[in-house]
Amino acid sequence: MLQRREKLKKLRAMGINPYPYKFDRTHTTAEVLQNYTALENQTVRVAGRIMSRRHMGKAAFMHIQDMHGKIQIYLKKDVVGDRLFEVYRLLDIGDIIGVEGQVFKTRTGEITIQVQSFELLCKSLRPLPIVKEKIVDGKRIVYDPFSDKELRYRQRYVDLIVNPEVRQVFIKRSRIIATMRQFLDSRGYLEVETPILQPIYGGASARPFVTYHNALGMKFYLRIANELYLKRLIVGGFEGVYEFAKDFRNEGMDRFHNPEFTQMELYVAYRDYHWMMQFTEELISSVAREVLGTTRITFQGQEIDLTPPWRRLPLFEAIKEYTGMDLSEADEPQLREAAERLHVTVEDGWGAGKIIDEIFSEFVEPNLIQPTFIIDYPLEMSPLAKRHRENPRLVERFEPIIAGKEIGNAFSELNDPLDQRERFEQQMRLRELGDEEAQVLDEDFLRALEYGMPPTAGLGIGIDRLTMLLTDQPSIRDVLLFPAMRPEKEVAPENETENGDGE
RNA sequence: GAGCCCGUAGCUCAGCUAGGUAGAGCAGCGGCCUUUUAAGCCGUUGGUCGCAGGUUCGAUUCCUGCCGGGCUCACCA
Repeated sequence: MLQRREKLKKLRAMGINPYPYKFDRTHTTAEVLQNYTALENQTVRVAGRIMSRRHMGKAAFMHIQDMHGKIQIYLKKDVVGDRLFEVYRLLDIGDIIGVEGQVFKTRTGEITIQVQSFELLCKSLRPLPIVKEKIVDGKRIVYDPFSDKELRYRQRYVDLIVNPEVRQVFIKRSRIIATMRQFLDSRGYLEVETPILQPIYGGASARPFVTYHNALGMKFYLRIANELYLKRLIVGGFEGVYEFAKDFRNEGMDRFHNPEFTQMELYVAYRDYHWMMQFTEELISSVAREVLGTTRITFQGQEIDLTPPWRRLPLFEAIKEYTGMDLSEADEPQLREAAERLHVTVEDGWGAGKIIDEIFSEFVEPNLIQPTFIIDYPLEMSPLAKRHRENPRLVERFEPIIAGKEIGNAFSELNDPLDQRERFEQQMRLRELGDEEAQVLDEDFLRALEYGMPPTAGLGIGIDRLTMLLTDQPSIRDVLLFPAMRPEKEVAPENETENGDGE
């Protein structure tokens, strides 16, 4: 770093602004590489960050990288002249330059820009990790990888510069969201925004983050879901609304959980969960087709076929299939007994729903690799879902499960205000029994339902998990640009080089 | 929250389980090299071995605590 500051001074002494204002480029690196035949011997202007350098006396090869890739440039002293070559000598890996030159192929066949002139666009003061790579039989072998996960997450900017596959993941994430949005818009659904700061949190079972509004002198909660607000909008007469929502849940973190995460929630009037299942498999498979070009994907070594239709499997049938036990008629004591036989640990406060959920997640869920809709959940697990039309102990709910993990949640929405009130009251009783995740009664939401909400189907898709699936990433942190981390103690200021004037 | 593991130069790591104040490759710096590509060759700088204690004549190395991280488990999407 010291040396780089010295170089900076020398450049300034030469009358060069190391941080100029702009550079007009004619092509990106990828455009030059793709259009080589048309561009051969033509002059192009390309900009990027110096990623490697091979110096050879009075000439040098470098690779510069922009958002779309890397291209080699070749710089000769007798072409650029003494002064620019002097400037070149003061460049480092990590600096950003703009070059102008002719496109040609080297003896070894690599498309390269013969630099006529170049301009320093940004002097980099901090050395970048140098990742070396070699292409053997079309495969990229990486040497000295920048692989420390903590550093990669904390300094994602470095990760993005140095690891092209990381860049790809986030480009795909962006395209997944863009494609979903197009899909939803093309169906005429309205994208809306609802409060993140909520006086009463609801729509899911989870513990919230709490904050405080000074002027109002009251607590606010960061939303754990946006369900109840979106349903208010259905009451208001919008017949299809959706929101890509950052939600916040005050829970532990692991491979599948980050305290803030993104959900797409969609509500469509006059539809039920059967319709929503079809919609969901269409949505996901067409996103895959659009972003990956196929509905057959590989996730962590497993082949997964997202082509519709997906299997529909009632929850209790699934449990029966994987445990051999029919629990559809079991009451709570019987469920406890079943759990014990299956060696599933259950706690005293748990109700029937929770025990079933536990058995399901342990014995069934991990086995559901191919996309499956688990349908028809017990009533007590789903306080916002409508009672099953054939079985009053169940609700019309489904979760799409892929690669052993749920990536969403949906139901025929409960629109009977009296039933909804009872369900809330049931939740409040659970809360009093110590279940911190039980849902909170929302009087205004009930008031809205009392005005009348049409039959409605609702869906939530976990965007982070979907992205993991479609980009084959094992951890949620690999699909979040800035995953939650404890703060660093301090970022080293690195000021000690600057004392007095330069030499 | 619990268990296991990790924290040594800018990056990736070795040395530590036979305790005597550190090593490699890459990067950097100097030199040679005008089609190289993990460029090469010669030379060279660089580390309070995460932090704080303890044991010891002496600790990167052993012990304890703390901080940060990873993986697994528990809870949840």
